[in-house]
Amino acid sequence: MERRRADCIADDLEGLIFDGTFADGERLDEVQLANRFSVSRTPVREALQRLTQSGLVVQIPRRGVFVRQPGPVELLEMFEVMAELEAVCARLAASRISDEGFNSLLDANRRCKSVVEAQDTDTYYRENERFHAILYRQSGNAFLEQECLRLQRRLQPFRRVQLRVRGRMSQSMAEHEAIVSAIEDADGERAAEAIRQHVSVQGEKFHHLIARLKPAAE
Amino acid sequence: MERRRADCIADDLEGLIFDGTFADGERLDEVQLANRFSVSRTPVREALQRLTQSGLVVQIPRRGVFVRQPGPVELLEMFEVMAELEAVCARLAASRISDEGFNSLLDANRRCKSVVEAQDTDTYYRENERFHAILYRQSGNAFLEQECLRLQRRLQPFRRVQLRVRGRMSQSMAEHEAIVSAIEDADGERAAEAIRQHVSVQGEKFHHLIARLKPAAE
DNA sequence: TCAAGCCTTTTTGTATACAAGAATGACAAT
DNA sequence: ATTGTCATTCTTGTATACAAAAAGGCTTGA
Repeated sequence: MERRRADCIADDLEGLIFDGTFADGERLDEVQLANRFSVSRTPVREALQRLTQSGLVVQIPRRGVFVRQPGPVELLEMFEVMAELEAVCARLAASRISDEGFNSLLDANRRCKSVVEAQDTDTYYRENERFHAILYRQSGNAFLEQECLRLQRRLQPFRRVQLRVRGRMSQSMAEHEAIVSAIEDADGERAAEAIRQHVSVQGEKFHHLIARLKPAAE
Repeated sequence: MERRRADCIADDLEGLIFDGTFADGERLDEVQLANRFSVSRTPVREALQRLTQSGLVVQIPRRGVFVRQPGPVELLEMFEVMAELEAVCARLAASRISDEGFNSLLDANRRCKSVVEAQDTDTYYRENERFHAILYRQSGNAFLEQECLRLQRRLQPFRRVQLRVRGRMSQSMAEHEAIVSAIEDADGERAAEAIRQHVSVQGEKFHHLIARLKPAAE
């Protein structure tokens, strides 16, 4: 499956918004972007439409598109939905998971463990993502899996930041163990509650998230 | 907020796909559509991109866009996700709903009831939709509300068909009562289970849905 | 008869040109 | 000084033109 320019531009723009090159509320000028990427306005407009659909920018007809970073409230809401979606995955997976599926889950968890010891947050993030992706898959619902991946992708930059908190990685691992154990026992409710705790932003995590958010808000 | 041509075309195309004017797997020709709507290819392409994002069509680079009607499996998966999302709404609403919110829920339910007696499926569908929308709102999570509305919209044509089944409207009303009662008692788990039963496609509902689907599949 | 390669046609993707609405700034009136 | 209006400029939305890739059909060779 080949990629068109518009696709690449959409990805690049996504990155530029995530890393703060374009601040919240900023207008994305079509001709400027066209020059920056050395293309005409057409593929730029297509890329902007994509970002509109994924919620990174908001489009006001005949005004332009503006970067829309989620505020603290919206972010908490998104994390709450992510937690609940993953809880559903865990509950379904607890009864639907196959033996191979459970083995791959164990494997992914082992890889996380080995990374924790190396204190490598970036690699841990990737392996953690894999662990969760397997859970989505094992829900046995491909549509649910897609929705989870979509939201996971959207929350990616914020989750990354959270891992930087001291001791978070080992805590995260402990939570993984609880999830795996519940699924091994085919205890859907316990698995759901475990992953809900793992993903949701409460207590200390709440403060850390808001604190990290502040710089972007100013 | 004004609308551009591309927006109208997207809406029209959505309708044309829902009502079966464009069959599953059919290629949507850009120039044909441009002629049909008396516009150039540009707004047509924008509209098609929108439909791609909402999942009604699939776009294969340098090949074109093709209508993609969900098959039985995907449909069941979508209904399962809808049921779980609404269950989350109900559970959250049970503890977060305000007095005014609960009153509006009661009001929406009363309106449904009066329509059932008139045996008007179309109006019932609209009022039922309102009832559910209030529940989404009362989850206290605006992001969750949006996600629910999005999926509700996507499943709309299939839900409509289900209501046509004899006796379904009164059964639906009984389920509403159970939901309202659980929320009144602030019993989140009971409310979640009640709405899960209400939305999910099982037993008789499963057969009816598949049966209605057949004609479109051939 | 079938397959491979080439050429034509069709269709998508991108660039450019044009139209229409919105923002900006100057000027006049109160 | 402030506000309202008009004109200019800029930006978005749409149309058209062009490029490149894919589809379809033809010929040619076995």
